[in-house]
Amino acid sequence: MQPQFIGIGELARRTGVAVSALRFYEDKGLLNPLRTGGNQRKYLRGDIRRVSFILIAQKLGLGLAEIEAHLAELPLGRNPTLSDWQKISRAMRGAIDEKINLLTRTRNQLDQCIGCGCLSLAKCQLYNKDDKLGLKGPGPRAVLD
Amino acid sequence: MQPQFIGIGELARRTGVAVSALRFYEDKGLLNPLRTGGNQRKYLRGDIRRVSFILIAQKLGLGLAEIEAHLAELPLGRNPTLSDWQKISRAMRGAIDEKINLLTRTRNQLDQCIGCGCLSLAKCQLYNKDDKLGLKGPGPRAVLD
DNA sequence: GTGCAACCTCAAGCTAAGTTGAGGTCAAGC
DNA sequence: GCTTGACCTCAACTTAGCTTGAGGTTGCAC
Repeated sequence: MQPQFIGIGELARRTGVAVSALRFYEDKGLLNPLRTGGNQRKYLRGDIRRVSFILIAQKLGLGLAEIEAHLAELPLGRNPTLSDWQKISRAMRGAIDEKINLLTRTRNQLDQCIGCGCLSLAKCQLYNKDDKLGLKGPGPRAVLD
Repeated sequence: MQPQFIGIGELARRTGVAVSALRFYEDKGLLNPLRTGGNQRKYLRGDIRRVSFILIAQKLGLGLAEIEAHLAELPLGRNPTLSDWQKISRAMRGAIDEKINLLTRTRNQLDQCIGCGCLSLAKCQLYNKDDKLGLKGPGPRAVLD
């Protein structure tokens, strides 16, 4: 049972991610395909799952750098097992929970603001430190840091 | 009781937003200060609230263009009243609710994935169309469109 | 009347996450 | 052995949301 490699085109088709994006991910250290004698990328079938993880994590608002940090925890020598993936997925569940909590808190505060109509920097809870929404995700610099 | 104008520096101090950012918002049509004879910007005190709104809406993941659309609903002639602001805030509450719902759905799906360890494009619900997380907010192009 | 901070404009730069294009190579079928 | 499509690299462009810098003006205090 050989490794079963796939080319970049097939990985793109299987994941729905553009070829250019796959190369970009490699640049960023998220993927590490082997090369053939003719310098063409050869991916392991497990890389499909890796790309899947990238997509999910992005949907949760993680930047590629953070995602890379998560992926770096996968074993280097052997293929990641089911339980490796589960560990990492559970970490993400924590991230979602946190995000939901922050949004819920913000909603409550907004409700208060709607009540008093304030939207005032002096009084409004929405501006107080403790609620820095972790919504930044990918994208430009911080706003309320 | 005159209008009580403030300069860009004071608006920056009062809102915590950089002077350069305030000028940038003006470029984008989010602010419309008057000018003195010497061409310096003069803001109405109500603009503090306007900037506050921008900050909150950004935290909720809205892009400047969307925010501008909301702000455009404020009355042009008169100063916005408390109820103007309430109307607009309530719209935002809807946006938060939606975001929380999407995250909650995603969490449930992730739970299933953790259960089966799949993370597989073929089987995983996380890839199905209906869950496109509206998390994009400000930032680069879409991922799973 | 001069000095200084705060203001002005306009152009260029930055980051994230990619895409697009030019110009060239590889591999497989006929 | 040649054509075709998939692949390669590298540089430049894109959008959002700003910041930084150069070079010049305003306005207030002394």
